[in-house]
Amino acid sequence: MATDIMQREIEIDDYIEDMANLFKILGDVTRTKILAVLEKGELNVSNISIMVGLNISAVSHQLRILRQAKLIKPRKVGKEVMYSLDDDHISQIFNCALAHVKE
Amino acid sequence: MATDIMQREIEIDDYIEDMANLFKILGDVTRTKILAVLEKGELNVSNISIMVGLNISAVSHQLRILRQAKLIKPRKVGKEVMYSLDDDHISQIFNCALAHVKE
DNA sequence: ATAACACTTGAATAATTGCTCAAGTATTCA
DNA sequence: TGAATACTTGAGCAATTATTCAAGTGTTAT
Repeated sequence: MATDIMQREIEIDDYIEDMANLFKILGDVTRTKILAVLEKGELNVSNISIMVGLNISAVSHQLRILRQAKLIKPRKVGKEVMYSLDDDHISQIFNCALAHVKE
Repeated sequence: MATDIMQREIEIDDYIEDMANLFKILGDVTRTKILAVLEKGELNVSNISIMVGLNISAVSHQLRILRQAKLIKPRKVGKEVMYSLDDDHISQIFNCALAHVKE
């Protein structure tokens, strides 16, 4: 229906800045790698570091950004910090993006 | 186990960089605004400029980036250049992102 | 031909950002 | 308590990037 389309346009206008901010966070290879890896399961920082091929400090900095964006959530287990996805939309967004880049 | 972790890395590595690049392009307010207005229909550069509130030069620079990413396509009509979306996935990605930022 | 219009392009600049290094906190274990 | 492990944080640096300005191209009208 036409009203649905109009409603959606208004919503996009309202949230355009938030959307751009989300994309900006996703628009870094390190962060995208981290999310892709966490999509498959919870991981501690050391293992994330191994997976993305960067030292723990660099990874920790990026984890903070992802945490603040509410895309991942930490869980303390002893000395370790286990990270996992905090948002179900990430998988969907990844699928859409994948469909585009794969063509 | 460590071997499982390594196996995952190989899987995601194929498209992760392209995906991050796409997100990087979407991760700018000016470019996101341009795409949002083009989603509603074809527009020339002057009107895009008015819609996003930036001078024509700045907009033209961003249009080039979107063009190179194959997200928009130009159509010459006399002196004007009409731009429109060149990718159906954009709307889908916008919807996914919208769902996230609305919460 | 010349002027006006609609862009595009290149250079310069200011701001942002991702990484490294060094130092810090927190938890476990000897 | 002290050492070791796991991670966080802040400062600094190099690289990237968005915008502006000035000059350029191409098209239309006079």
